[in-house]
Amino acid sequence: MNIAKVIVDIPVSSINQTFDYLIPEKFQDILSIGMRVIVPFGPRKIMGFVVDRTSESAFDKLKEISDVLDLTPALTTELLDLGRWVANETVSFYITALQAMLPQVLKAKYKKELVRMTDSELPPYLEELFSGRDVIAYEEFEGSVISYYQLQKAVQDGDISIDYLVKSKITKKHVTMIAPSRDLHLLEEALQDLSKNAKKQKQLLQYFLENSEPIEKKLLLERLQTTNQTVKILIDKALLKSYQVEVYRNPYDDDAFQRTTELELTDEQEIAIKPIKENIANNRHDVFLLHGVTGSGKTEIYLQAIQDVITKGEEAIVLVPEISLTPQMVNRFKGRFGSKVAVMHSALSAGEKFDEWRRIQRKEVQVVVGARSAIYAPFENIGIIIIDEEHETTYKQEDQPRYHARDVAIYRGKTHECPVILGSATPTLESYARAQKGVYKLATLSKRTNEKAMPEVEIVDMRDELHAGNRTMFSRELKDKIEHCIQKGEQIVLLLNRRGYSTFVMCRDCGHVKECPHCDIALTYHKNSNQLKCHYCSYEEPMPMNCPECTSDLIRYFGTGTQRVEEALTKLIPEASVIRMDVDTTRRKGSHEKLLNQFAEKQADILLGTQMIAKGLDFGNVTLVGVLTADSMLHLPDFRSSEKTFQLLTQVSGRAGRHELPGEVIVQTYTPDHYSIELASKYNFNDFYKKEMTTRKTFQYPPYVFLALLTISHQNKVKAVQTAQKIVQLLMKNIQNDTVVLGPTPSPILRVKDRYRYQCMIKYKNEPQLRSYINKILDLFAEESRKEDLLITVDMQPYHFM
DNA sequence: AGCACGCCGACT
DNA sequence: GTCGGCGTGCTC
Repeated sequence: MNIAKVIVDIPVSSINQTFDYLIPEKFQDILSIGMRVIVPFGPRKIMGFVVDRTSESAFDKLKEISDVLDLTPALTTELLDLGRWVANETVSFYITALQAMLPQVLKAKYKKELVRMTDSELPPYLEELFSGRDVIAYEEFEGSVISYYQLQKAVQDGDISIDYLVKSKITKKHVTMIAPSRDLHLLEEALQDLSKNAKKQKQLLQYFLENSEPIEKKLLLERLQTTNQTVKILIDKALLKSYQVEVYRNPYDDDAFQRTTELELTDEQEIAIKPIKENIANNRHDVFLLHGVTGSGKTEIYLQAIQDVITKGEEAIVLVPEISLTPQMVNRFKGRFGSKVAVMHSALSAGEKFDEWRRIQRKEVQVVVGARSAIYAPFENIGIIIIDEEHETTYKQEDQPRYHARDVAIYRGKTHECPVILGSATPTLESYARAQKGVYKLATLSKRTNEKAMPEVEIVDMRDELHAGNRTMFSRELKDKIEHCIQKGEQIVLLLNRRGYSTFVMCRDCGHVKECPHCDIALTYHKNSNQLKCHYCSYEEPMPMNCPECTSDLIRYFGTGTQRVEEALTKLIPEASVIRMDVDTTRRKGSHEKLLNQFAEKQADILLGTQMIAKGLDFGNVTLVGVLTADSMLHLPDFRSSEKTFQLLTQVSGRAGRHELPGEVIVQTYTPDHYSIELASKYNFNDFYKKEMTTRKTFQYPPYVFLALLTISHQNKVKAVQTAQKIVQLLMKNIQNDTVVLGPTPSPILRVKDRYRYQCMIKYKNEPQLRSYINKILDLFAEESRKEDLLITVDMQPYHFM
């Protein structure tokens, strides 16, 4: 078994295979499957994953593995298999699927260096470049006047060599510890000998005589109100010693969470949890769809099921949409399970993520609560997987590998023979349909645990407002209610469903709209920087003073961004204090929590924000929720737009009147008769489901069919269309007769980053060979893709069609 | 991906 | 003769 099969860190179709390497004698005993290694690849060195060990290879001249990067495998064999499945399922490269499972810091960084190999005189230009050093960064050469040809010659002569390095990004955090370095009686002697002036030294020695345990230096200095200087004197006297220990960056202070105990379950909850507990007890795998209205106590079910799993000595994965949005969620898990919980989400620094990952890998925790990628937590005895807010689209990764965490969860649930729980107040039609068919087990929680009714929802027809001469974006109704609320000292949440709208810039004279020069999309105005930005590429330009077309100075920004709404709101109701939450005000780390805390401490009357405020917030003093434009995403080119509208309205309505005070919801819309708005206002999921299912059936959309989306992009529009056409024809030849291939159609935003995009949609019911057809097509166009910069991307079960 | 190799054409 | 610019093929 002296040969390793390695998957190499290059995401290209021609390299999407294993490469064989000899295992040098010194690594024979330590190298195991799942470890990261450095291997020579052509002239360079790159990182790879060992996926197998064998004793034979079809190749005769094998190179040796240069180095091993891990002491314990970064990936378990289960995760290696899972990666293969994900890669196949999503039509991605194996290496891409594997990389997605690991924290960023485990990815390799590559560096080139020039090394001087001779002591004899080099040509003067090279002497100048090295200027006395033996090794320099390759970039220094690139920035110099020396030609590549000149370098090449020096390399050929053996005077200089180019070194290819693989650098690890891992950084471990260390703290300095201070401890007594001698017997305590020696410290006591020293204490006697100290001069009277040495008060601080005395204090320090006394401290260690009372507490002989090592202590973190920072803490010691703080506690004794002294400085590094004093400590250093005692270290120099060899009475104390200092040393470094590695610590985990724990982003959460486990002691700060108030411990909770199990709550008594309602009858409904008891009925729901029973089959889940049976699953756990019998090592069975079922998928449960937990359909429970907001406040019906889904989380308590999760917690008690997890408790069973922990008691059994197994582990739990809990996915939540984007955890930084719900600190309350972290509180609940940390409150129940304390330091047994690791938290994984995007707001953590790379180092913090790595440390949390290692705590999981070393089995120092039994529960992980995290966003999408936490589904790859390196546990080995998973006893339950929970996906909260199952309908959230953030569970679908939007770059490769384009996996859906729900699918991965179910696959892992099968391998670990454990239950998977999908929880939501507004399940996706896909999941609910499966529950109806009995593929998933349905559990319904129809009552709130506090027996409170859901808040009353009132729909306001904005057309009537317009006819009555109200041209603001606040109906008279909403204005009155807001004022009333403020008078009573209660709080308000206002949701601006901004998607589809943004603050674009238009000339009032000639109607010219500023667009991105690289994309077919209007630029967005950002007030704080006074810049115009493109949301698709990173293009930016200052806000012009005059129209570039007609030079008129009547160029203004339009649209209903949160900034505009805030301005209008404070003009309309001057006494209102507003906290605005959107991408601009929450970009900085921790600013999200800060704003929410301010609102919780009643520093403002109104919380105004986009989608991000619809989820999981729980403020007792909020009695009014206003949705400013309920229909803004109803008209997007997306077959899920009704479903998304229904989900959003239901979620946001649940933010009002969560505790003692009763709540109210006002929904402003131009299409009050639309079923998703009407049925959301009545919390009628079942009718919405039925209605929406008929639409999906008529137009043949999921869950009646599966979808695959191929996007073809090229700088040349004609080239993109023609290739798309060819691909459609090729697909048509291979598919079964109830499969439909649509297109090519221009992507909703035709041009992005100077590339034209055409797409082709496949709707299929049963097409077991589809992935292999697609792969064949990709192979067929592989040459062209490389030579002519043609790009074909595949998205199985897409969520975004842009 | 990214590197070497080879062919070509420009410039000295 | 010297040098840079692509197109092409290959990586265990």
